Amino acid sequence: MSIDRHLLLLGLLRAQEMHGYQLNEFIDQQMNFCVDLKRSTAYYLLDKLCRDGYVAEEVEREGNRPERRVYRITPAGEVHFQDLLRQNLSTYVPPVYAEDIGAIFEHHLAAEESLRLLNARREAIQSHRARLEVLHARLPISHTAVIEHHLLHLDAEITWVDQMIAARSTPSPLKIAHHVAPDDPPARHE
Amino acid sequence: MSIDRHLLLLGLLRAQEMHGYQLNEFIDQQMNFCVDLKRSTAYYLLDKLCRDGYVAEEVEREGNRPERRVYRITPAGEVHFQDLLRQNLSTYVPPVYAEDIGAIFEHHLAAEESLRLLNARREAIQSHRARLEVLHARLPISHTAVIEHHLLHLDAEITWVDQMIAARSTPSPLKIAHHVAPDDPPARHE
DNA sequence: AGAGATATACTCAGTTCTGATTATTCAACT
DNA sequence: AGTTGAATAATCAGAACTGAGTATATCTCT
Repeated sequence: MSIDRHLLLLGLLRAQEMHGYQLNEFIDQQMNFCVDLKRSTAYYLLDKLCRDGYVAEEVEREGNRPERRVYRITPAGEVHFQDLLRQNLSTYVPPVYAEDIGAIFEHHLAAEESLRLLNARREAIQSHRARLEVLHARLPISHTAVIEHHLLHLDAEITWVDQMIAARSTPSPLKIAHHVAPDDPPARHE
Repeated sequence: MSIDRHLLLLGLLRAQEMHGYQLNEFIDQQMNFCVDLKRSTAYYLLDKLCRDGYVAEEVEREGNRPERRVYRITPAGEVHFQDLLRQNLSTYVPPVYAEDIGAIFEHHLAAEESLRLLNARREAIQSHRARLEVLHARLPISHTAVIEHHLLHLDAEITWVDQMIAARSTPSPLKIAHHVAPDDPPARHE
C-alpha cells in the first residue's frame, strides 16, 4: 500500500529535511532490508506529498551546483504523519504471500523435482536469515524490533517449507476422497 | 510482483478455460484470503497474457448475449506456467511488512497511546486468525497448505506484537547510550 | 591538464494497477 | 407489461510505479 510509503517519507522528513537523492541514499543504506522503494518512486512520492501540502519544497543552490529540491514537513504533514502512524499501529493488513500461489500448483510437478525446488528455497530463506543476523549487529538499536520481526517470520517460513517437504516426502498419506479433483475446478454453469 | 499473478492466472486457465468475469468470481470466492487482485487488474492481466501469446482469446456469443472473451492457455503458456512455477517454488522473495514502518516511528507516541493502538492491532490479528480457522473447514483440502502458511505467520505476528507491547510496558529497560538519537538521523554532509 | 570513472541529482516514457462507470441481461414484483 | 434491482461482463481515465536515460560535478590516474 502506498500509504505506508507516505508514512515512511513523512517520518524521515520529520526527523530531518532532505532532498530526494539524500532520502534515497538513506533508505538504500539503512532500510533496504525492510522497504522496497525505487529511487524514481521516491521522487514521485515526494512530488505527490508536495502537491498534497504535506511537505514543502524549496529549491536550493549550493556553490555552482544547479537545482536540488529540499523537502521539509509542513504542519499539515505533521498531523497526517500522526494519523498514518496511528492507523498503521492499530490495524493489521494481511500481506500477500507469493509462495501461496506456488503451493496451490505445486502438485503439478513430479515429487522429486518439487522436493529439489523446495530445498533450494529452504536454503534461500536460511541464507537470507543469516544475512539479517549480520545486519542485526551492524544496524542501530532502533532497527532491532524490525529485525526481530523479520526473524520471526523467517522462522515461520522455514517451518512451513519443512512441512511442505515432509508432506511431499511421504508418498501420499491417505487418499480417501479420490474422486475429488486435486486442483481447483472452477466449473460452474454452462 | 506481477509475475506471481501471471502464474496464478495461467494455473487457473490451465485447469479450465474461462472468461474474465468467471475468473474474477472464482478468485473472489475461493482465493480472496490469499490473493488481492482487483477485477479490473485481472482483465488487464488477461489482455497482457494474450498479447504475450500465453493465452488465446476467443469471442463467445451465447444466445443473444454479445461479448464475452474466453481465454484458454496456449502451448507457450503451458511452458511459461512451468517456468514460473519452478521459479516460485525454488526462490524466496522476502515480503515487505507494513508494520515495520510503524515500528520505526512508534516511539513518537506516548507509551499509553502506543499500547492502546498495539492492543487494537493484536485483536485485529486474532480476529483475522479466527476467520481463517473457519475457512479452514469450509475450503477444499487443496487450500490446507496455504491456510497453514497463513496461520504460522499470524502466530509469528502475534508473538511480535506481544514483544512490542512488553517492551513498551516496562518503562525503559536500560538506557546506556542515552546520547544516541532514538530516531534515524540521516544527517551526513552539509 | 585531460580522460575516464564515479557520484550526485533528477526526469521521462512506458507499464501496471485500480476506482468509477457503462451496458446488457435476467428475475421479481406490482 | 412495465419497472426496479441484482447479476453479468467489461471498459476507461487516472494514479502509482519503475527502468532507462540525462546532465553536471568531482575524483583519480596518468
